[in-house]
Parts: sequence; C-alpha cells; structure tokens
Amino acid sequence: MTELAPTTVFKCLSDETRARMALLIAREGELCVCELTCALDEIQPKVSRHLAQLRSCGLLEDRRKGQWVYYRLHPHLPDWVHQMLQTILEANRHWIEPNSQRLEAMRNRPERPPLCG
Amino acid sequence: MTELAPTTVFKCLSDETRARMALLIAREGELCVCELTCALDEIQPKVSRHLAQLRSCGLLEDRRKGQWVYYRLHPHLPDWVHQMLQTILEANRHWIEPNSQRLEAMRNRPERPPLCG
DNA sequence: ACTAAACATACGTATTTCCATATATTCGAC
DNA sequence: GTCGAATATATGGAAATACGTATGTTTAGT
Repeated sequence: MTELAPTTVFKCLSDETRARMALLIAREGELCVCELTCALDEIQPKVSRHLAQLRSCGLLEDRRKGQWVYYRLHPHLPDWVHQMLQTILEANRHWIEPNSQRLEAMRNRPERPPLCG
Repeated sequence: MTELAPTTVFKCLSDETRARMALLIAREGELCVCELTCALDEIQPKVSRHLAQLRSCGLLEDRRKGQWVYYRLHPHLPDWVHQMLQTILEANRHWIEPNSQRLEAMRNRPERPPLCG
C-alpha cells in the first residue's frame, strides 16, 4: 500500500457508483461483479470499470473463483479508512438500502464459503 | 441542511485544495481566506472559489468580521461528517503539516476572539 | 471622496472524468 | 474444441471540473 493520501480515497468515493459499491462491500464482506451489477442496476462494463478504479487506488482487492471475481476491502487498508467506512455505513444505511434490497432479491447468486476470520 | 448525501461530501473533499482547507479548518476551528491562502500557498481567487464550493455544499459556514471573512465547519453538520473529519485528521496530521507550518509562520494574522463554546 | 486590502465572481480554456458501445479474455460445461 | 456466462478493457465522444486572469464588491483608513 503506497501511503493512500486522503484525497485519493475521497476521489475514489466521489462517484456515486463507486461509493455505493464500496459501502455495499464494506457491509457484505465480499461481493462479485454480477451481484454488484444487480444491486446497482447498472450495466456490467460500467460496474467493472469503477471496480477497477477502486482496486487500482488500493481500496479493494479482487479474487477470482471459477467464473466469478469477488471484491472485498483491501486487507492492508489503513485503520482510518476502515473507521471512516464504518462511520459512514452506520449513519447512511438508508442511503444504500435500495441496493441492499435488490441484492437480497437477486436470484441465482453464486455460492461462497462463509467469511471466517 | 438538505440531507447531505455521502457522495456530496466526498465530491467536496476529492479536490486536494478543498481537502486541505477542510482539514485545516477542522483543526483550527476558524480561519479566514487570507490565512488559508497563505497556508496553502495558492492564489486568492482559487482559494475563494473552492471555499465557495465547500460552503454551498453545506460543509462550511462563513462569517464576515470587518474586512475578513472567516470560515468554520457548518454548525449543523451531521455527526458522521464530524466523526469522519476527526478520524481523518488524527491519522493524517503529517499530511497537512506543511500547511499548518506555513500558517504558524504567517505574520500579521488577523486577531480573533478565542473560540468559546 | 480616495485608496488599499480582503474577498468574490465572471469568463474562456484546458483538463479530467464519465459513459455507452464494441470487443477481448477467462472459465466451466459438454 | 465449441459455446455461453462472467468479467475486463479499449475507444471515441460528451459532460463536468479546475484553472488563471481580469474585474467587481465591501470595508477600513485617511
């Protein structure tokens, strides 16, 4: 992790699509591209493009499992970023609620092992 | 305050000039335009323009006192924004250190009553 | 009333960011 | 090896942002 300046983080989260994805992931632990595409009701290339940005600035990490690619918060994220996301998440659940609901309602979500650790 | 969505806040802070100013103000309580201009080593119109943005999105409030205009965090800011700024500030003092130092070194800073309350 | 300081805004331009569409890649099933 | 699903990237254009310079406004001092 190359120091991750405050501005870098803000720039990442300044786009609505990216902000919603980051918060959803912070909330759910791990989500794959098709789940995010459904939750946000956006086209896949758009979702992928924004995920790539979140990854390349160090906020997210990706992991391929079969045909799916799962994204989660980068494990080496500085503490203040974690705290920040947590604070925002708690105070703005209502804001991502529509996305959470679409996610819940999604059928054929890929299986995944429970997050242990 | 019109609800202040997460994205709005991030957009405001996604510019380096605005982020530095917001953190400096969060740290110092209240600063006038000429102090910020000096601390950031930028030209005045640039500083004013960015302050106007921070004000119009609800992050800052301004107060004129004689020839000076002082900016401070908006008093009705939601809690999570305060917490967020505090978290960021604590973990990134080194990042605004150059600006703090230029501020300290500034001569002829306008007088102001101590912040009571 | 005149001047200078502090601050705000308007304007034209350069840069950045975002988007949709098309296309490439990777993987599992057969 | 073919096919379809999941994902990534490339490309060209549209829209939003940021910038510097010039100028306007307000205030204090004389």
